[in-house]
Amino acid sequence: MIEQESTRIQRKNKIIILEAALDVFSKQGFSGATLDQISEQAGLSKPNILYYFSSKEAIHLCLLQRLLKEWLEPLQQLNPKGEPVGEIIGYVQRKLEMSKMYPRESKLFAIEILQGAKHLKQFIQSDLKILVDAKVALINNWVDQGKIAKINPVHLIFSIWATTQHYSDFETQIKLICGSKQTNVVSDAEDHLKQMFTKLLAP
Amino acid sequence: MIEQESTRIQRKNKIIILEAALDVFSKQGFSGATLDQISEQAGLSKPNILYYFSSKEAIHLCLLQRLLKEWLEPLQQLNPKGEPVGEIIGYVQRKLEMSKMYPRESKLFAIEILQGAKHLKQFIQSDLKILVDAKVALINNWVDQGKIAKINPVHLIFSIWATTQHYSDFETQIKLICGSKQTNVVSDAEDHLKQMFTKLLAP
DNA sequence: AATTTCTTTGACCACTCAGTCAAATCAGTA
DNA sequence: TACTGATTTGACTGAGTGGTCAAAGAAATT
Repeated sequence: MIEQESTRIQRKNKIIILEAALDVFSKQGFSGATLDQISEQAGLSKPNILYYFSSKEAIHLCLLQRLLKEWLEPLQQLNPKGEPVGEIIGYVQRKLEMSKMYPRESKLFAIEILQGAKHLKQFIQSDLKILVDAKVALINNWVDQGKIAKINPVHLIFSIWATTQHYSDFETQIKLICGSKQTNVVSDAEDHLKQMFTKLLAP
Repeated sequence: MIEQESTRIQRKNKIIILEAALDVFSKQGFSGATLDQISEQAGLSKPNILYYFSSKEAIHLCLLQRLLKEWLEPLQQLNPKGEPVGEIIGYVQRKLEMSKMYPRESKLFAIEILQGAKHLKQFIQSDLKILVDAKVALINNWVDQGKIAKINPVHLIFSIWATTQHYSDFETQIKLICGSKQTNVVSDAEDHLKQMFTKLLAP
């Protein structure tokens, strides 16, 4: 038999546990979540969960770890050879798409940063910072070449993060304020952000 | 002696406790915070804290309660008789100012919304929603009169909330990414946001 | 079918933490 | 100074929670 990291059952159950934990952690935060809640959500007994993960914190770390790759991707796709305004608008759309598709992941990340980024500090000041620095240089090039308006690239990126993630992180507030009258909050958001960043970047 | 709600000592200690609790809650969240941490931070014994507040939750609720008034104010000041673009830029500046001055309050609010707004649901769908609806109508008037560009007022407000609060809520991330090179993050942020919203609103 | 390895669980433990309480201490007043 | 009410605290309780463990049960392997 070929040696394999884990069995079929292990793979299946680890996924089930992580899925359940994501649900619970993104709603309750790390301290607010309990293993009992996760085990109920997962449909597995508590000791069984601790058979697959060594501790509550290990589950949390595993979730954050998985998040990191996906977190960098949309910005990485910013293409130096593309048309500048279109590239940045594309980035906005990808980020907004992620907010729609992965609101729980976004919340998990937000809670972690809000509470001091204990586990993500390392990632932010290495991987993320390097990526941001590179893209800031790229955007500055575009500015120097007069292809986009003179803007502050870092703060442009912050604004994109803020406005797009807002739709997942503050979902509760948005739903309460938009109420039932507006059904197409998401497409309106997309139009609004596209308009805002297009105007900002127009040379 | 004229009857008074509370004695000098009571007033003093309630303030001390709320101050300490704000510190702890904004860093750890509600579940992450302990009465022991709060009592240490306040320099008062745990039973003494429970002499002034009936429970941990009571402290938390009291903090949120205090927050609400201040939270509405910047938007309330949006003046129908003022110059439209200037009024909205003024609002952006007031919100940014609040992020600088009261980052702990902003974080407290953010954590509460992120985790489902259990205690703020009522406030959001009554007071806040009413205020937003009124200001949306005002901004729509400005649009109809051609005084500002055709934009979606609700999403404009969301963008203002998102971008300004980002500087307090995601402070940790911003500091790690900006590193030590840039000292004037705040004034750069102000310039950037002013530029962004001015361009967006120009008729 | 027998054996070995992987998986699951009930019962349990140690510890943390919100909240209680009776007794001590302090501040103000007569 | 003695009295009264407000304030403070050490010692405690009980519920909840992360984590352990030995033994039972299921899968895979021979």
